[in-house]
Amino acid sequence: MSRRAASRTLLARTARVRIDDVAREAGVSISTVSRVVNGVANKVSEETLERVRAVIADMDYRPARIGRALRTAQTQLVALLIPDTTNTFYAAIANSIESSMSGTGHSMILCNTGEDPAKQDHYLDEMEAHMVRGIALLGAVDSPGLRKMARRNIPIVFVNRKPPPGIYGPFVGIDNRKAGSEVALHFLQRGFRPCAAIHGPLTSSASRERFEGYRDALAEGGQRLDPQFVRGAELNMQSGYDNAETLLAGRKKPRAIFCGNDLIAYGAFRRCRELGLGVPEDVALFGFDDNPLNEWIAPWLSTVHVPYDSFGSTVMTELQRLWEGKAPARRVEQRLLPYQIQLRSST
Amino acid sequence: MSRRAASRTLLARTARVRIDDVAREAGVSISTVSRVVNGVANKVSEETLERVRAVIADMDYRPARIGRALRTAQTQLVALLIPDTTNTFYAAIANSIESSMSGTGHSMILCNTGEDPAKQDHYLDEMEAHMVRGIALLGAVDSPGLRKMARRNIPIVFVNRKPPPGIYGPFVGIDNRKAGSEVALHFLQRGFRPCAAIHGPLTSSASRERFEGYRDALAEGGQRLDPQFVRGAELNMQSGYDNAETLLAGRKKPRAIFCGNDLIAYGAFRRCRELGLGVPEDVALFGFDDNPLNEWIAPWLSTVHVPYDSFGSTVMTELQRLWEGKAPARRVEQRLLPYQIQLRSST
DNA sequence: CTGAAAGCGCTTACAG
DNA sequence: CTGAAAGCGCTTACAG
Repeated sequence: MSRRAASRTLLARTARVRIDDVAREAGVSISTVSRVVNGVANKVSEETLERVRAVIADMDYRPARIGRALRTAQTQLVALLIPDTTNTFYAAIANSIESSMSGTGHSMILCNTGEDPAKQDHYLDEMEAHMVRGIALLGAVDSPGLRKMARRNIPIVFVNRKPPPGIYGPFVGIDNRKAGSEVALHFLQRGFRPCAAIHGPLTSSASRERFEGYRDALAEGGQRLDPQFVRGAELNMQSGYDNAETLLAGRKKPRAIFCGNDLIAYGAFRRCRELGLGVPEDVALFGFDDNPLNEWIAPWLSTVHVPYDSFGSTVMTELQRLWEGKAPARRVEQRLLPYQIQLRSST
Repeated sequence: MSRRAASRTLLARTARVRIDDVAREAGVSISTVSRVVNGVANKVSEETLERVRAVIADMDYRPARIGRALRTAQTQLVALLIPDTTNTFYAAIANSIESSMSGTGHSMILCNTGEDPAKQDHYLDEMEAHMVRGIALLGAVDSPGLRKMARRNIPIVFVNRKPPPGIYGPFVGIDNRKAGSEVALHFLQRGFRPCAAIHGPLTSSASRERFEGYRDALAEGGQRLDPQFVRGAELNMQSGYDNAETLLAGRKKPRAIFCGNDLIAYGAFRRCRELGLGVPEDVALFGFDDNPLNEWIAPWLSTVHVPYDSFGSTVMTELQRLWEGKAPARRVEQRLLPYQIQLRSST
């Protein structure tokens, strides 16, 4: 037993076991240990293989990824930038990505951008410094750092929201425009009039396309949106509440409201209740995303179900493609996942 | 201009700028560049300092953390293990920790344990391989790997749930026992009888202490809990629903139900509604955590407000203490944060 | 089949 | 004030 190994037995808290500890203990070179660890086993004799494996198990050796990373210029880290962890819909996407990732030996660094370009840039810088192998950018906002990043070698997959104009990379999400139009068709079919919209920030492709699809389909169905019935909100409940308040303050009230996401719909719902307006008798509400909590906490909300659970595997597939150099350089390749119109009692 | 620098101008996608690129460009050694980067500036002349800084800015150099980490045996990574990201309460804690952390130059690796000891162990192993500087363990479960980890050098802070018996480390959370007893006092004061409980897994210190505090205070107030009115649930809505179903199936129904967390209360609430039972007229419900969504989505739920927003700074303080070697080795040092009893219409 | 050696991107005593 | 050199924990051509 080496001195190091001996001291491990004595000390309460032990130093990290390194590759040369294993090598010494097994009586081989570190090259051989490395080969065993990395499964280049056909280059190692059966006998040696077993002995080294035994020592590895015995000493509970776990190769420091950092050493390998430095040598191979390749970490096993993937960053997920997310606008708001407390939005359960985003959290569910994060969940899905994390579980797809852990299966491939990667670990996820989580960064909260809060929809703030400066924070997004800060984290993009940080992630570059950490030499992450790839970035999943959920809810990208336009920023100088993002444009700079596009010129570097770090693969980025855009999730739920397309890259800003002039930036290229695979996109994983749904056909928001089409989904928006289906909400309009539903309203038309029900004969709701006049219709209104509380949409999300139009700088977000998801919010913009949802709204445009809705607006255009409504117009095609013979109902042009009254500008006073169109409001832009942030993607949270407070903003939904505030904008519903304005929308419902006048004498002429909308009969149905398209909401940019479920959180906005929750806020609008609350305001309706406060005003004594029945949903859907007086005002119909339609959400977007199908927040996983809906089933329990808003089982009344008609919404567009975005398949958050299947985002993870698609994001990983796209990252793999980028790593293998298979993705086209200057295109936004779209991986559109199927959504579902979820009709419940709010319409 | 060096060849490398020249080629950077030409290529669309550029290789990483390294310390020796900067050194060459600035006409100094890499030692000097390192000193400038690390602010050992009093050892560098004003003139050199400025020149190097200019080159760094110009080349947009960001030191690879991995190089520094290998040399100093110190990464800037902290792992957060979390039972369930889609529980908004946990997500809010993650949020708080992440934002406290990013201020100190650390990045957070997020791992989903799903309350599964095997997954927890898998991630503990991974995090050791990543040489994380510390671990925040939200909702620890007992596991062989956790016990092994306790013998190593990686600082662990236990969040919301205390370490299993025999494992030591700082704990950040609330006084769950006291909070549980306050729920009982409230029920007693309202004259609710008989009282019931749907508690979380008793292997979790938080769940256990909440329940025991409630049970004991109830007994002290002259009301011993009827065993048939005590049910153990998982910390989610489905389980809350299922257990409420059982609890409310018999002829003799509880007048008030203590729920191990808000999710359980949501599930119980739904079952009450389905049975046509009024809350609180027929059944009173009390939750735990005060999920950030409550204000919007369950404004009726009386609950214990756990100050999730202030977890982050306390967790970071404890990690700092561990890094500075100030924490006692074999004690569970408790950092108890103030909670608040949030009375709303469900009681 | 195996080992000695170079090198990944940094930091930091040491010498000047 | 500055630089040459060693070394952090690995991998991998190269030589034997």
